[in-house]
Amino acid sequence: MSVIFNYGMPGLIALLPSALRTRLVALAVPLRYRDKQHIQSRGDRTQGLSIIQSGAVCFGKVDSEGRFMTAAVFEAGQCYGEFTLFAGLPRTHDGYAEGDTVISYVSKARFDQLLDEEPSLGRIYNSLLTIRMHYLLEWLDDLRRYPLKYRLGKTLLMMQAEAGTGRIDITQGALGEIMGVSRVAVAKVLADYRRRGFVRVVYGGLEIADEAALRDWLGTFAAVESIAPLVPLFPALGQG
Amino acid sequence: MSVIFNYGMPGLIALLPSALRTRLVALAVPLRYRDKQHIQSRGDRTQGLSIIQSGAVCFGKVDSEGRFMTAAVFEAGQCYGEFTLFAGLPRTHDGYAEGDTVISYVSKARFDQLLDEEPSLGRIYNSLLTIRMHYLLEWLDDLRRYPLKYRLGKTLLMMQAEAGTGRIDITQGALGEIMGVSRVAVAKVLADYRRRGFVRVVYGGLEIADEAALRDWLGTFAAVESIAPLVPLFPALGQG
DNA sequence: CCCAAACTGTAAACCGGTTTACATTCTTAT
DNA sequence: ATAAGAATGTAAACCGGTTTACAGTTTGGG
Repeated sequence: MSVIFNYGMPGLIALLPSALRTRLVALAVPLRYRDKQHIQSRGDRTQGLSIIQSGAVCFGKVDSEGRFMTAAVFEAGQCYGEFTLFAGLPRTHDGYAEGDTVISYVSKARFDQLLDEEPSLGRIYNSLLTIRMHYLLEWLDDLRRYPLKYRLGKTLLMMQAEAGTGRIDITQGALGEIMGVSRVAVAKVLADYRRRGFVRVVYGGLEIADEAALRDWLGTFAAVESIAPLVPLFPALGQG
Repeated sequence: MSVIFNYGMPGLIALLPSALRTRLVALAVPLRYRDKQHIQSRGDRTQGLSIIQSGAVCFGKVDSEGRFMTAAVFEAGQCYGEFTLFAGLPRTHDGYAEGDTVISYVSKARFDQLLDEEPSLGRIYNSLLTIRMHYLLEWLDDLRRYPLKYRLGKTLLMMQAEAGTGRIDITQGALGEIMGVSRVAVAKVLADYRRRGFVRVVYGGLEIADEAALRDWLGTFAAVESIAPLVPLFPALGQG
């Protein structure tokens, strides 16, 4: 049930015109993290913008029983830290690297200065935040309305579109974490998909065996409009 | 399960310095709607900013069975239409007036011009969108983690804080719609609260009988930090 | 004043997820 | 080659919600 901020959703990198991107990155310090390395804690007071150059960052919180619950995964091209930049909040989530990860970090002071010099940066941020809000609301709506056997199929189609290849390398446990459900629930749905001939499950991943059939079947739950990458939904954001 | 964009969350009106507020409202056309009157449809192409002066607007979508599902309720002081302003999207939700409602409507052309003349407006919008995102994520987190008997209590406390008085005038059906659950589920929780002495249920509403006890009991589920109005959470946004 | 409409209370059957448990299969390191 | 670890498959008991149903209560309009 965590939001994956990717799958065709444009990130800051994609939205910035290249000149501005160059200036912004020039202000940044590169930070390197190894897989699973801790990046930030809920409550931290560091203020600044982080841009993910490679790898991914997993955000979440520890619940009262001490278990980590994923809220969102941000992949390369996405940025985070707006809460500290625009609302003066402390970090609201714990974050760790998902795979070896490189981050460009821009301090709040430097970011604010660039924001003064380049009003277009503010505009772009308005767009970015709006897009995220839209994406979040769509995803939330799916969550309310549709059962796992719809949401998982939709997610798999998006993953495949993102990956390009037919093979999706992810364990059922990780899938469960992303969808916010247990491994068992994922396995049940995949068993059903397997019987229907939609997927082939292999050790440590799966393949979409019949994409068209899966897409059709998902269509019986809901219009599958938004399974396509999201970019075409944002006509205002042609190039970046 | 719909988001109520209020309960101490600052809206555009609260964030704008008064001079800018005056300028913005001067650009607006007032629109009046009666209770339950239709305001917009998903897919509409009108672009502009709407500021709720009084009343409230309920947003949602019709699902495949034709039932309306509420996604969010915006109250006086809040604005909407950012998706059309910043991302060029058509309206993503149906909207209708909840109570007699007056809206200040600013066309995209006029808004864009003001945005050019007043860079601070863009900054304020960055803050506003950030706050909303934060609020949404918090709320989503509650939704994942905690059962209705926690969420409903928290919502009632917020409603009471907002209303000021002890009496909360809302039917159980409407409560269910807000919480995104059935009326029966609400009634079950309220029956339990009644037995525990937290609330008194009356026709068409309820009263918090023992706020301290309710708050304590909710504290056994989770730290109740965010039940207080949200404004103090945003130190960067002192005055507006 | 009374009836219709709106609202509340509660029960029963159901459903989609959870947790726990355990057997099985696949991979990798030694 | 094999043992250990990781991942999958599946079943059972459980739980928090849903839907449906119906009876009882309150309110407001004619």
